[in-house]
Amino acid sequence: MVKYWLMKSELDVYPYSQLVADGETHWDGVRNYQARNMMRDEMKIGDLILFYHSNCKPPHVAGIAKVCREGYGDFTSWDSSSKYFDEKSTPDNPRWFMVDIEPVSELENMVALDAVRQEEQLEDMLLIRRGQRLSIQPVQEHEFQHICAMGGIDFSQLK
DNA sequence: GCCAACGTTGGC
DNA sequence: GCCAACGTTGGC
Repeated sequence: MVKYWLMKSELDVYPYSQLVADGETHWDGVRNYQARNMMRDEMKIGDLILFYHSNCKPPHVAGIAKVCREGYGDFTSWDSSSKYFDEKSTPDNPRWFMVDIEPVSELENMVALDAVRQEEQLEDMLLIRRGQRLSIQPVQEHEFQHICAMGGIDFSQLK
């Protein structure tokens, strides 16, 4: 059963275009337990992702990605030269996890945060909930479909 | 640059 | 186990 997610990335740190250029990437550096648990336990190969650009004007969903490798230890956490280093994390007993993702399709039109707010069907999205800062969020199927439609993407072509 | 909302840390 | 202090996120 395919699940749906939203992942935030700062536009000037790792934009969707970079994911396209790279072909795939490992989602390292997440140091939040809720987000970790989703990557470790719930995100499965083939799950679809709304790739969201934060810290830009306007903040927006830029494209669709999918999980291409399931949760495994975030190797930056035991790399003492990494800014994500955590001495309590080891290869044998990783505290932090990541998944790999690959691009699926850029949105025809970006879907701005403000546009999401104006859609009655999207009013329950965590993204627009006050104070919600999680960098990885579960998304309902109908929400995912709705954003695809707004973005000019044919949802039925994605699978 | 500001600041609200959270999460984490650490003293007690 | 409480909670104050602090750090981070991220929209504005």
